[in-house]
Formats: sequence, C-alpha cells, structure tokens
Amino acid sequence: MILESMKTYRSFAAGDVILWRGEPLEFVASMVSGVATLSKTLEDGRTQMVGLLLPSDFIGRPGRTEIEFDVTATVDVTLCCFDRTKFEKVVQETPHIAQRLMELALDELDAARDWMLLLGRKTAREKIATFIEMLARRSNLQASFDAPEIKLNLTRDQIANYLGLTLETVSRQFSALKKDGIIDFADRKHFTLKDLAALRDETGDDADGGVVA
Amino acid sequence: MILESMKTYRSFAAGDVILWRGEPLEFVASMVSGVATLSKTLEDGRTQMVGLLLPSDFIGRPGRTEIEFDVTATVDVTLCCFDRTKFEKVVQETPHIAQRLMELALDELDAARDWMLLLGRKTAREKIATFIEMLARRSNLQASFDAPEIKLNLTRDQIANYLGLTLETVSRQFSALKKDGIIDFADRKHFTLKDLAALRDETGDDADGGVVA
DNA sequence: CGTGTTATTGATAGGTTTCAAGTTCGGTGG
DNA sequence: CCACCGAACTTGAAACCTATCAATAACACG
Repeated sequence: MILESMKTYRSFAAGDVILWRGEPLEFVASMVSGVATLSKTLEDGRTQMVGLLLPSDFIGRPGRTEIEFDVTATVDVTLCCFDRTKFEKVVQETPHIAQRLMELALDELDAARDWMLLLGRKTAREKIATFIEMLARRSNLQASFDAPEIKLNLTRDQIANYLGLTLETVSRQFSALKKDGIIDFADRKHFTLKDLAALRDETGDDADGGVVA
Repeated sequence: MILESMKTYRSFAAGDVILWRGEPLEFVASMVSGVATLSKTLEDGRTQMVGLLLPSDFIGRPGRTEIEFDVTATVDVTLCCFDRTKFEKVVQETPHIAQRLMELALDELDAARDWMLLLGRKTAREKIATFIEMLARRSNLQASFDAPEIKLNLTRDQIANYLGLTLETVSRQFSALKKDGIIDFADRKHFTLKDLAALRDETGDDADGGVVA
C-alpha cells in the first residue's frame, strides 16, 4: 500500500476548529499551509496553548483514537490527510516510518520541555523576548537580511495563551521592547527586529544558543 | 543480536547527577528502582523540572547523541543500561521496538502538555492539588485502601522546581490543605489523603477525569 | 546533644492580573 | 470614497498572588 494513493486534501478557514479534544480521530495529517494551534482548557475557561503547527508538521498519532487537546486554525489551513487506520497499517509495514515518527515525537518533546521552562520560570519580558527570538529564527530561513520584517500570525490574546500571560501583559511588553529600541512596529501585525543581541540578552537563556527546539 | 545479552546495571546515590545536559550520550537505560528528575536551568540558576522518572521509565533517545536537560537521582537509583549504538542497531532490526518507543515518546508528550497547562495557568493551590492527586494515583496502584499514606520522595525545593513555585509557597500550600482537612501529615515526608473528592475540586481540571498523563 | 540541613511561618515587596477607559485598525455599507 | 462599526489593541490604576527576605522550628546525623 502506498501513501500517495491515500491522501486527500482538506481546508479550514481561520478560526475553524480542526479537531476537538476527545473526538474520535479519523485521520492523521500533514500541514500543507497555514498555522494551527494545540490548546488545553481548564474548567473555568483558562486556556494554554501547548503547541504550534506550521507547514510540514504532523497531526495525530498512530495507535491513539483520540487526542487530549483542541486543534484550531489561526489562519486558513490546508491539510494533507490520510485515513488513520490505513495509515497505521502502512506504518506497521514500513519500519522506517515508525522511526521517523518517533523522531518527530522526540523533537516535539524537546520543544515542549523548553516551553515548560519558559512557562514555569521566565518573567513576562523573558517570555516575550523568547517568543520573538523564536519567530525571528523561523523567519530568517525565508528572508535573512539584517533587519527582517516579521509577521505576527497570532492575535495578542493567542500570544498570551501561548506564553501563559494575559493579553494586556503581552501588549505592555511589546510596548516596552519598542521603547527600548529592540523592536519596532510597522503595524500591529508586522514588526522589525532592530537589535538581535539585545533581544537574546532578554530571553534569560544561556549566552550560547542553548535552546535548540 | 539480543538485548538481554547487552545489559549492564549501574547504580547512583541520592543526589548524583546521572547525565549532564550536552554530555555525549553513551547509553540508553531503563529505570529499575528509585526516582530521578529531568531539569533545565536558566543562566541565573532558576531551574525547572521537565520530567520525573520512575521505575520502568526509559532514558535516552535513539538517534540523539546528547540530551537537553540534566538527569539527577533524587533517591538511590538503579538503571539497566544498554550501549547506545548497539541499542540503535537492535531498534533498526526490530521494527516493533521503534513503535513501542514512539508510544513511550507520545505518552511523555501528553504528560509534558498537561504540565504546560499546569505551569502556564494554574494557581499555586491548584498546582499542589494536581501534584498530590498525581502521587495518589500512582501510589494507589500499590496500596489501595481508603486513606493511603503517601510518601514524598522529593524535598520542598524539588517540588517547587517541579511546579514552577518557590519552596516557601509549596510549604504554605501544604499547610493550607492540611488546615482545610484535605490531607494530614505524619511527618514531613509522609501524609495521608483524607478527602480525595475535595482534592480533585482544587485541581482546576474538569470534573470528569479529563487529565490522563 | 550539638550542628547543619530542611521546613515552617511572618512581613514586605514586586510583578502580573484584573478592571476600566480609550484608541487604532480593518472591514462594510452608504 | 468616506463614515461608521466592531474587533483588536493600548494604556492606566488598583488588587491580588506569589516571591523575596528574614527569623524560627523541626529534623537527621554524627
């Protein structure tokens, strides 16, 4: 059985929920385009993002019939989907796919653990600096001249849910970094990074690039 | 090649560091006895535990030559070790081991994401309640009569590093739960759970046992 | 029975949240 | 094209929770 023959494409509009927590999981998928978030919610509504999905990231887990978090499209999303049970058969017949999936899971685990350090121990300013540094690292792959313009695909509220803050604190910290000349906003969704070294100093991480994820 | 023929046992005393972050990884291992912690540290010394290893848990990752966190024995630990490169060969020759390891990684990932919710959004009291509930769930497997005595293998400081709190706050929350009649301390390392339902109400999680970890 | 480590408890300070106006922005319809 | 409208964002003031600083108490160990 060949994966190519099993794939279908599905699209979701910005704001759509792709998967609900606890819902039977009928497909696994690969992100083709867009941005999606994984989030968990407490009974009183407090929510925490536990992952960010970008193109090439994988959704779903062979062997699991449901997931423990909601998956939501933050901008328009296109997925390349495979029927879950069929996919599982292919995995069993093709050992190196299991290894590849394990490596993806371990990468996610490393990223999750970096995020645990951020959530548990970093100040608001360090959280924002770390977040921006992460965006810069990813954006640089596409456009790497000295003062790259970076696009925010998330609202302040979504950033707050990612960093374990409130949207007001996120806004205040952006303003503070701007006042300190580290970043500059073109508009609310686009900013430029003016001083990467200073930003790194604000992340709280080791001077050498200790953070990998 | 058979795994049985490759194993060696190694022991570590309470407090010993089993693996340093960044150190070349020469073996993978399975916990035989004891408790070990995974932790990450910021440049100024703030630390955050990112995992807890109990008997049967796995250490190390095929395909990685180093790890991103320190592994420390909190009580005496015995490991069953396998040479990393030899183990990797066995994994490649034995497909279902890769699948099993992937499932372990996914379990850890689920646990990490529950912990992200705790670190990012729960109050000190909710963190402590969640922590105790987790201990109770694990202890119940061994001794399941109505008011089980639970042993704390961690110091207040280690609990604080696990929960993203200070040791003083941990101590205060334990005292508060005792004052409210939810737990009762025999001594500083042993307590009994007097009101599981009340404890669950304090975790902030859904009423149905939504948390799986 | 000291002595050092670990834990408890109190007082204070500080950072983030909460509550509450305003403001900017993007989209829509006149 | 412009005015309006709602959503997203910014900013301020006050409250609250947790951290910090400090002193005391309990325990483990020699």
